[in-house]
Amino acid sequence: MTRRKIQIKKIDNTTARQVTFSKRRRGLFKKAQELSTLCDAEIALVVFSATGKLFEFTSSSVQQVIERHHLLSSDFDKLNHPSLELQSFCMSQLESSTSAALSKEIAEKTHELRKLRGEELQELNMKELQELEKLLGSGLRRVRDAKGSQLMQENKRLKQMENRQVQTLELEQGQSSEPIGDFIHSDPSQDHDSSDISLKLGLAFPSGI
Amino acid sequence: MTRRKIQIKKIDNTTARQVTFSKRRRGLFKKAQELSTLCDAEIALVVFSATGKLFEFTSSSVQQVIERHHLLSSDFDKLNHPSLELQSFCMSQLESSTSAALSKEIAEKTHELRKLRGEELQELNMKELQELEKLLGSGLRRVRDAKGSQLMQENKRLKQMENRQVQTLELEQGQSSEPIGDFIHSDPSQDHDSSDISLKLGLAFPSGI
DNA sequence: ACCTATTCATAAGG
DNA sequence: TCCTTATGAATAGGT
Repeated sequence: MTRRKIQIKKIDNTTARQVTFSKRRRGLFKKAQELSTLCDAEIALVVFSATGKLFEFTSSSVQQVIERHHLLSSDFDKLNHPSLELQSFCMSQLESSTSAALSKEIAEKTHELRKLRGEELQELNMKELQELEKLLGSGLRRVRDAKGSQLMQENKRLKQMENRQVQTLELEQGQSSEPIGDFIHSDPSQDHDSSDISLKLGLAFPSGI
Repeated sequence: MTRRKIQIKKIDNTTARQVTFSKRRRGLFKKAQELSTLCDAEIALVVFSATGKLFEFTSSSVQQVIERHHLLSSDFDKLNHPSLELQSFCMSQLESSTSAALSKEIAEKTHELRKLRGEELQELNMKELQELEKLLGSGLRRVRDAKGSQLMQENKRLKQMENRQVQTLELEQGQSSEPIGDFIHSDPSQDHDSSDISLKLGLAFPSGI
């Protein structure tokens, strides 16, 4: 047996090529299926063999869109439209419906963003305002936590540097010093100092109530 | 390390799912490329991530595959086959070409929303976190202002009603009363009291520092 | 179609 | 994202 690595180039032997096509096609479709399931991805895969045979895979969500469209286009089948016209109709229908769906999603997300930025509040009732306030509050908390984490890291790094400097001084001067305490509350770097207490308090007290 | 077999079902952990998506997507595209080269197959592969990001691979030019498929699908029509294949192919073509720009916009807006919700903060530096904090803070202030306005209106309405009741009483009983003071700071409705001071203070002091 | 040595892909962890 | 490494999966070549 000679089972070894192969070069990725067209397989000359027809039989071997067909065998490899069968094996690898199955492998590819299995991988596509796994990816769509594991990661909740939408996948469409179309394969034509060298002999012109068609194989395809579409994840369920894509399949749903296709089936919906199939219902729409069935009327045109009944009317015996030439296939090319049907195809262009399919294309334009799909194009417009797909674009419409995507546009709708964009509009929704844009609206959501505007609400989060406080730009379309007049249309919300008190309950919705409460929800929005909660969402913004928790987002703000996460951002501040993230800032805290970054400051901690920076602090840790500076502390290590300071320790190294102290050690160097000790070596140079033959002196010893007390251990350096945790100086997390000092801020040796001035390039991100707008997270001071006054800003936080400023944000903490709303002007309206 | 535990490197073992996994179940093929949706990965719950978001980070793990994204990592797996990246790895397996690359693997899938590599396999598709290899199959097309080794076996002279024509392949179209379109993948949408859960966050709406688009990835695609086509072995030959998209147009070549389309033309080939048009030829085949006319055979399908002659045989009265439902052309699901055509539709799926239309779909993937459309999603990959026509709607790419829209999808990109959706991906961007989705990302922005995730940031505002505090779900993708690890990729931001301190300056960006500051910006985000400012944005969220001003959004929160606007929401609270809006709540205040609504309370004000409600208060005004209740005050008028109270005045009418007093007038009615005066008519009925022939008595007069002192003018009612502005009671904006009382809260006649108890169904929206979550913006009290303790919550504001809780939000004001980040846990990370 | 099956077999199995070998290569490849990838899960978990840094 | 990239790297590492142990493991499971895919598959080339042969029957």
